[in-house]
Amino acid sequence: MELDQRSEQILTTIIEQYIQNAEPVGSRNLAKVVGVDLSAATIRNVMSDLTGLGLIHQLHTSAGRVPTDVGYRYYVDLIQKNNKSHASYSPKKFGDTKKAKSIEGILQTITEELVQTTNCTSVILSPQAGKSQFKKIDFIPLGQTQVLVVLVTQTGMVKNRILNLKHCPEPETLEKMAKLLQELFTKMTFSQIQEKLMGVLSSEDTGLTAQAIRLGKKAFNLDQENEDIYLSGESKLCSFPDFGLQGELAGIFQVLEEKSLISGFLHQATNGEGVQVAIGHENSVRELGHCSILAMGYGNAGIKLGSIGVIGPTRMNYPKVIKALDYSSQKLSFALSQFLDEY
Amino acid sequence: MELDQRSEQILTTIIEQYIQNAEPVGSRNLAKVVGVDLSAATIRNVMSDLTGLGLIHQLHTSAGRVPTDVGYRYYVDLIQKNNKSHASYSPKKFGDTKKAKSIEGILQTITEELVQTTNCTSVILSPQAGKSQFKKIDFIPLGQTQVLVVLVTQTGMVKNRILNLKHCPEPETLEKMAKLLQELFTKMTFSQIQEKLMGVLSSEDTGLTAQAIRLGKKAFNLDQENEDIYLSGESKLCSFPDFGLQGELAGIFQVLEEKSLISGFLHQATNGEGVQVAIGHENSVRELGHCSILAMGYGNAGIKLGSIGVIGPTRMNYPKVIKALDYSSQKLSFALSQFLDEY
DNA sequence: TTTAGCACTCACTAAGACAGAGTGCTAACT
DNA sequence: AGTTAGCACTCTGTCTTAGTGAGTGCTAAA
Repeated sequence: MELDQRSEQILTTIIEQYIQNAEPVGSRNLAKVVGVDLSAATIRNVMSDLTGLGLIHQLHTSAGRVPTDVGYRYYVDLIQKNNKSHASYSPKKFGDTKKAKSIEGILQTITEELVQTTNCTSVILSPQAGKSQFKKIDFIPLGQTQVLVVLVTQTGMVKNRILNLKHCPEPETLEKMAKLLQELFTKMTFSQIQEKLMGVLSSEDTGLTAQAIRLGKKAFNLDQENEDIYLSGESKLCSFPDFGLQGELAGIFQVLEEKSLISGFLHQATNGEGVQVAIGHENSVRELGHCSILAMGYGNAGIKLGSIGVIGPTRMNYPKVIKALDYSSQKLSFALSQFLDEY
Repeated sequence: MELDQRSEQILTTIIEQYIQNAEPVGSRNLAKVVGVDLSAATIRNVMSDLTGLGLIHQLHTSAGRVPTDVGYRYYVDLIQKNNKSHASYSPKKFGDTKKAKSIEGILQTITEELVQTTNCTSVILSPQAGKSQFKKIDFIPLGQTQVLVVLVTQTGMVKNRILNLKHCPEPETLEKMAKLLQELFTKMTFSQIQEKLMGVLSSEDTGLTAQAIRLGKKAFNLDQENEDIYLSGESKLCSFPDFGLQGELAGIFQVLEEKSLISGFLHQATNGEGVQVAIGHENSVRELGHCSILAMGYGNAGIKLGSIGVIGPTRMNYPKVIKALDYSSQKLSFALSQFLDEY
């Protein structure tokens, strides 16, 4: 859909006014806004056209116009088209990200910052183990039948899991096996490792290598199920008048608790280019019909590790949020790479 | 404060009616409730007394009565007095808690269950490392200047932290140091270990023991700051009509995000006996003026590890919640001990 | 001590009137 | 042909008024 420049300007002005005041905007008020030098009557004509195109609609005959999801979509596409001159922030701007002691700390700081600047709830898909590179494995015997597996990624994430075995090998054997797996898989991603391990048939061979591979199969089997999705700034969602009615908020929170429902979008954002946006009913979940989710991947140059996003009412300040997300994503990527460099 | 039996019955009936219907209860309706065989007029007299005592109050001259925080307090104390015949659940009732793979899994399952039965938000202070017993330490060298410390507690919790050193000792040295610390501290709680380590002066001695102790000081220094408090079922809070007005919900969520504000209460519950209750403005935080928090400690016979609680509107079903908490706490304690036994 | 009766208070609701904002249409203007 | 001014119309929100119902407190009788 293509609009002439004037219609486009009026549409964006309507949207921006509505975002600001949360009230339907009428032709007369619109005429008063600086930058719109047309009479109310002319504006009415244009508005009528826009309504016909489904970009805005009115609640009652004598009410002002409100943007539809389609309208927002047009608006956001416009922003992103004009925004192509992608701003790359110089590391200096990020301040001292060095202090961070852990990945979790970095994630938390950055999401809190994002919440603060966007005034929305923020969400993060934390670095996906599957996508990150293997750095180190270690086995710690805990008893007769249990071994603690410690996996470290190149990005400094540590994963623990306890394995139940029929019989726990000797410490020396464990150490040898760890070394073996280490040499075999260094710098590969966990997904690659899993694939490779799947390929090897499980023999009954009792040789050290065979034994190591059998153990490796268990150890590297990261459960995809419970993905690490964290929310922060939930309180922000409560402040918007947009979700006033009858437990709509409750529905939204239910969806957010059931994290699997937004995980799809976050994964898509991880792999996609730039900021991904889902507006209102574009969301696959009905409960989020009045929400928009924006997310953007982060990670080192080549490998995208996860994504960071923002959830708020459809009536949110898109330009601001998109900028903030872009910034946060770059900052996060930088902080992670710096964290990595220290190794 | 002591009430005669009739006043007490009327008070509890008022409270129970109010909890059920969320509407002020008047004398006439109260007279109709089964179990109250008095005329409305008599009830009015009693209500007048109760109002005088500050146990109930009325919003307007011609409105029914609503319990005050003091009234709820009386009610809850009564419940807990009658409840002294503390129910101990037989392990069989808990079903198969064996399947759980991790402590986190156990916590999550049980809190979700608690959310479901109480219809409130639930909160958990996860097993406090400081209070649990040390089982195993291991050092994994990550590079020239970094060592990953892995700490395992008797309860099966695993803690990781990365230490930055001027120079990372040789793997063999690290192993020896781990063995040394292991022997020194096995079965002590982390708090005890920290205390003990504090007592030892840091000498410049380059002997293995001295070196191990220096490393130990860093390794065992669990940061108390970021305590592990997890919420679940936040959506439940959104459904109550009790927090209708102007961002009260937002305030509550802000408090819950700033977990430190409820941590005090949870610690108190950890150490206290039975279910601890904070009603309405008894809470130290103003934002929770219309909320009640209930919590109860859990842990092995001797050692209390943490606490599990429930947050909801002041107008909540106390008897039900108290029972549910008692049950959940016992179930959790059992599941944890079982998890531990497997070692 | 309990109860019935009565007068009074006050919130909530419905109905009507009115103001305000907004629209669409038509005719005049550039 | 595009733009603007004017006008009639629609509809919501608010204000007022009146009426209803629930609830109370007080008094007097049982």
